[in-house]
Amino acid sequence: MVSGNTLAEIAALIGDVARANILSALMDGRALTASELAWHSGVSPQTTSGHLAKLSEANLIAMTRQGRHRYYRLASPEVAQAIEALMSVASFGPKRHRPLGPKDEALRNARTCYDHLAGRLGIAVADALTEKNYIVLSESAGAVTNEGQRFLCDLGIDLQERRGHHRALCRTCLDWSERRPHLAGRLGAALCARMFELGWVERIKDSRALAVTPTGKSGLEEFFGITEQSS
Amino acid sequence: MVSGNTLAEIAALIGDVARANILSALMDGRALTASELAWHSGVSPQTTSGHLAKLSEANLIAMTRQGRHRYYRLASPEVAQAIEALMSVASFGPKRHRPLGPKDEALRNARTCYDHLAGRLGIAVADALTEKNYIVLSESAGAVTNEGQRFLCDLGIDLQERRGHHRALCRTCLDWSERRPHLAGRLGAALCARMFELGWVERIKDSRALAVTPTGKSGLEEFFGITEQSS
DNA sequence: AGGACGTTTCGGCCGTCGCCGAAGCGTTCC
DNA sequence: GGAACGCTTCGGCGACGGCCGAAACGTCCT
Repeated sequence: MVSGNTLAEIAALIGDVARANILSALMDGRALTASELAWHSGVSPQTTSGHLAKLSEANLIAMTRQGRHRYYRLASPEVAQAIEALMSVASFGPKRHRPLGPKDEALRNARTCYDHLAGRLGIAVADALTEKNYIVLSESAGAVTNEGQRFLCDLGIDLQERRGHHRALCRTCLDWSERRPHLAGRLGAALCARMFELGWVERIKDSRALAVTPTGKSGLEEFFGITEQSS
Repeated sequence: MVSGNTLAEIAALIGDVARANILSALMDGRALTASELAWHSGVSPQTTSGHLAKLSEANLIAMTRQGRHRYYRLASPEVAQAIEALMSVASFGPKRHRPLGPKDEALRNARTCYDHLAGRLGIAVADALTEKNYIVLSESAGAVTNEGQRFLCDLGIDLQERRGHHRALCRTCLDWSERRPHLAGRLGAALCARMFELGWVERIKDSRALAVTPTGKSGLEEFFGITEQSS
């Protein structure tokens, strides 16, 4: 046992169906209790507990106690990024697509990816900001323009760096369903958080999928010029 | 059962020590024969063959026959990115560092990451280009300036898009040893390739590590203002 | 043709790990 | 205090999958 965490060890942790389900469930950035995760994982609470212990041990997830509950969340944006990258690879392949039900359709339409927007909505937002010259996505990268700063400020978005945590302002993240980059980084997180605050989007029960509210619809049209991105 | 299935499958493939060794060996972007990979993987040729079949089946690697040899390579930059992201997560952790030998030190100094430069050299190049305003890395993203275009042209670097393959011009990639972004994308690949052409860097035997040649030393100083980045 | 070499296929062994039932520990509520 | 609840630990079962030896297939060389 020379090295602490090796590539194979980390990948093996993600490479179990139950644990992959757990991590997928945590990909929306929220913290969930052990029981909720047991539900998502598809195995018994005892087994889930074992999985959670292993994931914690390897620092893929972090835990905070709260009364008799234990809340688990992804340990860092890096973990989310690795999982997203794997999902991206996973959805390649010449495999036949499984028939996609309404749930899948909702996911493709709009969802959270760790702490930012993804799916068609995420893409539309990135496109709109680019279109209006608020951000410049030089290929898969991004910077916020001065007009962009103002616009975001008008929207009530604060891009101040959080304590210590050096986190990129504007990253892009390859969308596994759309195969195009959407906005991540502090900007992506702030946009997503603000849309929740404004009541533009709501979580769909038991899912990473999002629903755009009527308020959201008009807001997206007014501020972003996004009319309709649903299927 | 949403996307968890395939996520777990892919991760499980990477999550075996022998296969992880194979993929790591291929991370330098070259194509290797089955026997060479057997050597890297640490298991017998028969077993390696089985692993290679599984990796091919899942489209993580691709194969081309050449005489009685079969050359395997990573199937796509996306695969490389996913592995790099996993490595990044893997090297986190509060675990004690293993004592790093001279080989490890060489890797940290300069190496290839799929098809571009990484390690201290990769970081130094990214820093130098930023310093001289040839590229703008707005946080973790990047664009090439007009002066940059000229500079790269002078160096003999052609950034024309390859056939069909939409690939980002200037991506960044988190360096697992330095914890800072280095240049990836077409730009990173072109820079790396050109340095090989010019004889600035050479591969160290049986390793992803690179050695900077005397020519390279003066070239790096003249064109990039990089004096010494070795330990 | 024969032999060396690179690679794959087959068969069987064995360890690892995921799984659940039962039980234990800590917290909350009545 | 006692009961319900949330979560974890323990023990034992079962199976999936990685491993190698032996052998087959294809290619190249002389």
